[in-house]
Amino acid sequence: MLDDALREKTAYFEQQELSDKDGGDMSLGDSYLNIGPVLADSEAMPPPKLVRKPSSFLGPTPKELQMSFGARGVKQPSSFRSESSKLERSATAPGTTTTKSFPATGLRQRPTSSPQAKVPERLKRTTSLPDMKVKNELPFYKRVGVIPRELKKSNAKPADNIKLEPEGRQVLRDKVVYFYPNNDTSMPRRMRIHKIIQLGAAWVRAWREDITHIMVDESYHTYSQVLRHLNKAGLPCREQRRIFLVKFDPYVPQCIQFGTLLDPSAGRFLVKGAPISNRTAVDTDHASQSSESQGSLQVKPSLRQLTAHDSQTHSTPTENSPQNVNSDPSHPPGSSQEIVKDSFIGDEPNESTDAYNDDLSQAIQETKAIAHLPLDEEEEEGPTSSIDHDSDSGTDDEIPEPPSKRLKLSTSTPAPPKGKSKGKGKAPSSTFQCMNPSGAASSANPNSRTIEILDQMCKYYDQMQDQWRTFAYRKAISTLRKQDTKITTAKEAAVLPFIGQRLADKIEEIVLTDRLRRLDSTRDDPTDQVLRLFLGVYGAGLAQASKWIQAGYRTLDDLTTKAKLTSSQKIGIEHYSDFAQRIPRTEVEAHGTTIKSALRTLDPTFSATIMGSYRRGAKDSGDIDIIITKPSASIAQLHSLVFKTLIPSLTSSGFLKCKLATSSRTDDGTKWHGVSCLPDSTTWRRLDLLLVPEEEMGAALLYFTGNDIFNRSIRLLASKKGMRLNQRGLYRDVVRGRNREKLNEGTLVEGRSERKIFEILGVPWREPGERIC
DNA sequence: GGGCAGCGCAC
DNA sequence: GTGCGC
DNA sequence: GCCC
Repeated sequence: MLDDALREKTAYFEQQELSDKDGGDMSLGDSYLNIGPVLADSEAMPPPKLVRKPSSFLGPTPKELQMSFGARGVKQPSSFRSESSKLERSATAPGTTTTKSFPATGLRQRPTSSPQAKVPERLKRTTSLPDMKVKNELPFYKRVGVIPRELKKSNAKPADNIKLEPEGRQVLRDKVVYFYPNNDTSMPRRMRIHKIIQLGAAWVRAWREDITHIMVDESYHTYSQVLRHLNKAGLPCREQRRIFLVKFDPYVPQCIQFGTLLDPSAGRFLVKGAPISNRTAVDTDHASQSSESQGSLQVKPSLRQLTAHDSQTHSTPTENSPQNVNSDPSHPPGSSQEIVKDSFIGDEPNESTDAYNDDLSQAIQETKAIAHLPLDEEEEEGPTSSIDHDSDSGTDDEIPEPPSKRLKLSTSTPAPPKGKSKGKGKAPSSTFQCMNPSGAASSANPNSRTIEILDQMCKYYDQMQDQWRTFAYRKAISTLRKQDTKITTAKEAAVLPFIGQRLADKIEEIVLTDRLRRLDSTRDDPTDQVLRLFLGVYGAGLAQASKWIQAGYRTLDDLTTKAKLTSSQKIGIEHYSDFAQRIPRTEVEAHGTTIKSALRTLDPTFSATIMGSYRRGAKDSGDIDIIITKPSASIAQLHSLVFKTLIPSLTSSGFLKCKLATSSRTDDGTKWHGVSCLPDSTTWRRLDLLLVPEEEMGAALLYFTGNDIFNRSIRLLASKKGMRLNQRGLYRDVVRGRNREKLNEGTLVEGRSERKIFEILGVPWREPGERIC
């Protein structure tokens, strides 16, 4: 930020005895999917074939829609559902009534882009019933093989009641599998053994001639190791029978994924050092000789994914920006402003800080308990936030903060976030080792793969605007990040906080198969894709998107030409791709500078502060939030200047493009939501201006700094203490009715100082960069 | 089965 | 009052 | 999704 602004603000804070820091927004929904491919797909989407009953769609409320989301899956006790879940899934999206017609009519089709995909696949599979045979005769794995121990403890008894997959999904039916190493002492391997049994195979302990597959469970095992172990010179390969040596992963996971027995001789399944098969290594299911008819479906491994697109943030060079009135455009994320304020804060006697340390820790516990905040002083692993690109809902990638700085030293945490951005790679840890002084010990999180996949689920639900599930996943992921051992079983997972049975099952599935079918299934679902496409339109939510689908619209063009749109939605569609892109930090800054410059010429005593993820040090943001304030100014004054002068001025200059929602009332209108665009750019950005009177600055800073998880938890804490916290202040003596509706406003306790709000709530101070939960 | 924060604007 | 975004 |  600019020196001037800085000075101004510093003075302001000092004058007002504010000890706050700037904050950021909590952009909840600023990360939408990458729409590139979606758009493409949508173009290719076939005309609506949904059989719909017009009368039936009475317009479920979002709540109902979400409930329907919830309904799916609840009834899926098995951790291994696939096709069926798919059906349910697609059913959820738009009006529930239409859903049934989907599978029944068989009208659902893939986009023409993948003609080879056979439609009937899932339909077919859904018809397969859980195998009843088991009851009548000894299951194959007991007849032929050895029964592994149960998954519970290390010395559990034999698992004589393994629930097999429905026959139709037993892709390893009648196979005889030998593992290398071939015991069930290690839990992961025991799970794999269970898995192949569920898939219809048997596990044998000793070598025998009818073995069909040898599976190694680690990719570092080599062909020669296995031969040595078997004491053989080569794998037997008679005319009719051949023993296949494969890596369990990815062989079995992929067989599951494609619902068929894949060719084990395909290169990707081969064990290191194994001779390349002379047969063509096609990855189809030709190898399947099994009696069942699964061979029919050969699904093409079309792993197209929505996420592929990758918004390449085309950043607009800062230099180009008009302003520059300000001096240091290049200040580090930490922002000098913060530093200054920190020093101000630092003046507080340490004792006071220490004094409330006990209370703080108390509060931490409490807050944690209530809100699952990773308030852990010790090792909240920083920001880990970036499991992979694209942050989750709204929380933009934050630049982490060394864990070393604990809240306790509320004194002054040096300017935090280093401008260093974490690579978008998958292994988040690598980037942040610096944060773990412990060095070597701090290797990658053992659960990183699990987290990665759960995070994808989380993003999916975010796109679906299923806020509660998104919330739950984020909490669970947070928990998982704290584990220093790998969670491999559902049982293990279920005891952890915020991980229930259903997530635990998913975790086990991930560990076992390295994927979540639930995720795979949804990716290719055309209805899901359209739904997500529409949900990406600014101003459209679940209800609207579902109505559009219900009306038969499938592309953005459909909406433009046929649908009745609100003004926001029109803009949202026109600039769909703009709004879907992340805004590079430098550009956020440029927008902020433009505002500040204009403001300064109008009245130098006004100040503008960029909030949101920017304030938390994020390398890019979903939108731009700016708080405008002025010492001793009333809302009316703020409103007058901003709405009558600033906005018209910036609009005529071409910087502001349009408004989406603005306060109407002249007296206490406090917000302007619209769109801005730098002069040399064509990418429109979401810009929010917030007018805040000084007496509410603390609460506003807190609120708009986020992140959202942090906000929710601290609000929850407030309400638990009989108080109420919103962006205007902290109130006490709030009386609520039986339905929690508040019966009175309560009494204002504090609004001016962010820090005091923390204190009153008994929450240890956290710098903006530390409010990443 | 309800809560998971609570608010203001557009329609 | 509902839908939506913050 | 989880928790109470």
